[in-house]
Order: sequence, then structure tokens, then C-alpha cells
Amino acid sequence: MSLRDIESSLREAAASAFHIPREQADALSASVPPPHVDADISLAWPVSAARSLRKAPLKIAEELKAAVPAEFQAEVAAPGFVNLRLSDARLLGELKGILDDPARFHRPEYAAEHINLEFVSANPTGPLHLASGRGATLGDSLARVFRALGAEVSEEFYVNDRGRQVEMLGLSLKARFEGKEPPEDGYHGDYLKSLAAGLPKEASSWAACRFSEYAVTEMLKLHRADMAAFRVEFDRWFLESELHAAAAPAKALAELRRRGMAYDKEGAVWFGAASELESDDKDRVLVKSGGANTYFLNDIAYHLDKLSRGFTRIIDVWGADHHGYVPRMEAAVGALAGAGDRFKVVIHQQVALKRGEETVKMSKRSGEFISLKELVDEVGADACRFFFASRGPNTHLTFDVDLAKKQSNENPVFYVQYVHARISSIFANAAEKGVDPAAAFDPAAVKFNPEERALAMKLLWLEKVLSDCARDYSPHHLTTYLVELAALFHSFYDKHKVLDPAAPQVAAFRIFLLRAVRKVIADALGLLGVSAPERM
RNA sequence: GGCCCCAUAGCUCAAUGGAUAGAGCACCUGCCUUCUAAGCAGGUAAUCCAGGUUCGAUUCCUGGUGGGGCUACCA
Repeated sequence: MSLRDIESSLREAAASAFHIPREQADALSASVPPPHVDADISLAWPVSAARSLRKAPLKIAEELKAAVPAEFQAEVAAPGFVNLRLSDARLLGELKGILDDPARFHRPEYAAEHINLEFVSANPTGPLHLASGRGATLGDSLARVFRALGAEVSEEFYVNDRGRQVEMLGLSLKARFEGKEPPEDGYHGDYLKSLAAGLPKEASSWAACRFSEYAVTEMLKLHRADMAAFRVEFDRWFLESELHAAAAPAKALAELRRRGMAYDKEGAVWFGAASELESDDKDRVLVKSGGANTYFLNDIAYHLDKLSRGFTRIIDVWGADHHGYVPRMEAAVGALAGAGDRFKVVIHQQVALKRGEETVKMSKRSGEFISLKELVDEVGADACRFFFASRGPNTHLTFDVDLAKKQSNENPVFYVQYVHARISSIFANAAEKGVDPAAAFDPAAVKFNPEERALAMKLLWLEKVLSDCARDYSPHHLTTYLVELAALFHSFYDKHKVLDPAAPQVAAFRIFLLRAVRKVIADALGLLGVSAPERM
């Protein structure tokens, strides 16, 4: 059983009570009662359905109350809410489900989904900087959420290992190797100095492109290590050069032509979005008049490749600096995929960096940035990931480095992790305190006190949090939830003793309850890629 | 100029169009001889402005104001 099952039975009841189609009753959903209402579940449906049912909300509420199973002890509240309570037995059963059912978040609509989730995809021209942490947190947490919902997810990193920037990278490395300054518009960061120091002697006879290849290979190693330290493991690192080796851009162009989505004008080849589709405002160049492909064409080819690999959904996570690129990519990929909703671009706003009183512009070329590695080394992956995950993708974020380093203890992540540590500690101490941690209790005798009930109910809401995350393409609901759950636990902990040998029934029940709490904390932290420590 | 995002407590953030707007940090008052005080209990404190839609707007629409970003036959 789960909230979804409860909702389902309530919808059945509503559908038959009001003689409406079952689908219409789908609008009925369970929500958390406001703090001043003493109930477990609230239904606002009578208020919102009043218009379509052409009845007064209060009247609907009364009829709904009469229709729902008696075990829910329904109550009506003005202007038309119905509030429910779960019985102790029901609540106990739900806790058992949390502990025993590893697939409890699986949803049928995700069972056949095979999602490709591409994120970070930073150019291999320098170390990952902290802004990549935001995309990495977002992408990886989403991947974990979709997996929890039952989807198959492949995490992918696209590497631009060709083109001018990579050429410039090679020239910059060559210059460092020869003890010179990199070109004006090259890469001036210190990381190329240490890279140059590691070059073999025979590099003096290398052509420029050898330097590029060497630099890219080394940068990829760094990226991989940085991402691993951030607890992100990509299933695939897709090289742009793979596309060209397979002549994918040319094939993509042929496919576009075949579908009448490309045309020639002024010596260039254009993507005909404006004439054929309404998603973009003007036509874009695919092949320049000089004969070279634009990145637009290469990116179309790349996404065509993703489609050919059999993914049912393609999700790209991009920084807001690329938002202008979304309409044309959606126009192109949506059309090639046959359905626009198979391709989704999640945009997150950029991260600005603040150091002291100064807001620093980050630029790899000037070498002025804070690397992700530096940040993870100083404040830890847990605090970083929780911090980034706490905000919706659309918040504009100014990252205060000094604050992050100095006040990492103020990060709510520790407040949440502390719950896990405290519970673990209780379990570890049980035997010593004269309580058998594996002792059974009589389910029929269990009566939840208010703190126990609040805790148990909170655990049930996690499934809603997951669907919120999927709906909004953001993990931030999880951090909010975790902090709220942690507060309930700490409050419970302060009020009630668990390990009381004089009350073995109560102790056994509370250990059972806390086992469920600890599992939910660990699961939810896991979805964020944050550890759940046994002690702190 | 055109387009996108944002504006909630001193600071950083929450809130499928629903009930008395919820947290963390900071500040103030209490609480460790008792399973971890990285904690608990309590207090101060907020929806940028003007209209509109609605039974009901922090939420949706229009127009302001103030911030950030994008606007290449660049990669």
C-alpha cells in the first residue's frame, strides 16, 4: 500500500458517489494538511470540483465524507475541505511497506521508459569549475529520481573534442611546453603548466594536433575524476569525433533534406524551422557558405544518434547561457523524434561567483575560476551537492566561496545527516542499554502518539516528493522534505526515549519506526548523491 | 531594440489556483548527571509596485521598477 493506493480508492469512491467518469476523479489528490489542522491527509477536491459538479463545495465535501471508507474518519472543514486520518493499523502497515518493498516508488508509466540524460558536457579545455557542480547535481539527482520511479536511465557527457577551442588548447599547451606564454586568445590557466611539465621529451617534435590530443585526453581524465569525487558516474562519454568518424552530420543533413527540413540559400544550407514548424523564430544555418558545418548541425546529428540508440526520452541539462539555443534544437529534434515531448531541455540559471565583496567573472581562458575539485576538497561533496540541490533550476545563484568554505557547518545537510547518525547510534547502543533491537512487538497494541504519528506520516509523503521532482525536473523538493523530516525526528527524539528496558513493547515499536525513518533518510539522501553517515 | 529567467523575513531558499505563507542561517530567552546539544522549546521578522482574471492569487495575465542572462554563416 501507499499514498497512491489510498488516493486510488478515494477516487473510486468519488467517482461512484458523484456519478462521474473515473478520469474526472483523477483530479482528486491527497495533500498535506496545513499546520493548524489536526489530520493526516487533506482533500481540496470539493472546492476545486465545485464548478464542474455544479454544487456547493460544502455539499460536495459532505457527500464525499459519506462516500469514503469509514476507516479514514473523514471530517469536513470550511469552505469545503475533507480531512482524513489513518488508523494506527494502517499506518503500521505503511511503515512495513517502506521497510520491505524495494520497488515501492516504481510507477507503471515509467516501466517502459529508457531515458538518456545528458548534462555537464563541459569543453575539455580546462578543469571543471564550480558552476559545473550545479549541472552535475541537477542531472545526476534527476537520473537517480527517474531510476527510483522505475525508468532505465543512461547518464551521458558530451565532449567537444574538435574544433577551434581544442586547437587553441593544443597551441597553448605547446607554448607552455616550450616555456612561452600561450597565444593571446589561448588558455592561460596554471593547469596547462603542470600538464606541460608531464609531457615526454619527444613532444618537442610533435605536431600541434598531438598537443591537442594529449591535452584533451588528460582533461578527460581530470573530468572523470572530478565527477567521481562528486559521486557522478556517467554511463557514456560521447566524443564529438565519434560523430565525424561515422559521418553522422552528413547523414543528419541528408535526413533533414529528405524530410524537407533543409534548403539552400546564398550558398549556405539552412534549417527550415520557420517555414515548417512554429517552435523557432527564424531559420538557422546548418552548413556555412564556406562548406563547414555549424554546431547546430553537429548537435542535430548527435541527438539523432541518441534517438537511434532507442531512448524513449532525451533530456538535456543546459546552463541558461544556452537558452536561446533551445527553440531551434527542440524544433529539430522534436521533429526528428516524431514527437516534441520526447525531447526536453532543462535550463538552469548560471552560477556567479562571489569572493569577499567582489563578484568574480569566471573564465577558463583567463584562468580565473574556482575549480569544482577545490570546492569539493574544502567543503565536501555532501555539502556541495545538498547546497546545489536545494534550489530550483531557475534561481539565480551567487556562490559565495568564502561563506561556503567557512560556514559549511551551517549547511542543512548536517542537520539531516545528524538524524541518520543519531538513529544509528540508538541502534548501536540498544544491547548495552538492555533492549533487544530485534525484539518483536504486538501490532494490535500499538498506539501512535502525536510525534510518532507525525514522523510516520511524513515518511509516506516521500512518494509525492519524487513525483514533484519528476514533474518539475528538479531535486529541490527532496532537500525541503529532508529538512522537514529531520525537524520532526529531532523533536521526537527530544521528547521520547527509545531505549527503555522497562517498556520493551514501546522500545521495540519505536525501533521499528526509527528503522523506517533511517531508511527514508538514507534513501532520500541517496537520491541526492549525499552520504548517510553512521556517526558524526 | 527583441527574447529568456528572477523578485517572499536582515541573509539564503520553500510553497499542483485553496485553510492561519514554511524552513535554514543571523538575532533574543530558556534547556545537557538521562539513547550524540551538528539538538530541543519559545520569540522578533516577509509575498517589489499598479491593474486584471477568479468564489479564492505568492502562484495565472497585462503594464511598470530593479537584478541576471541570451541575441554569430562563434565553438
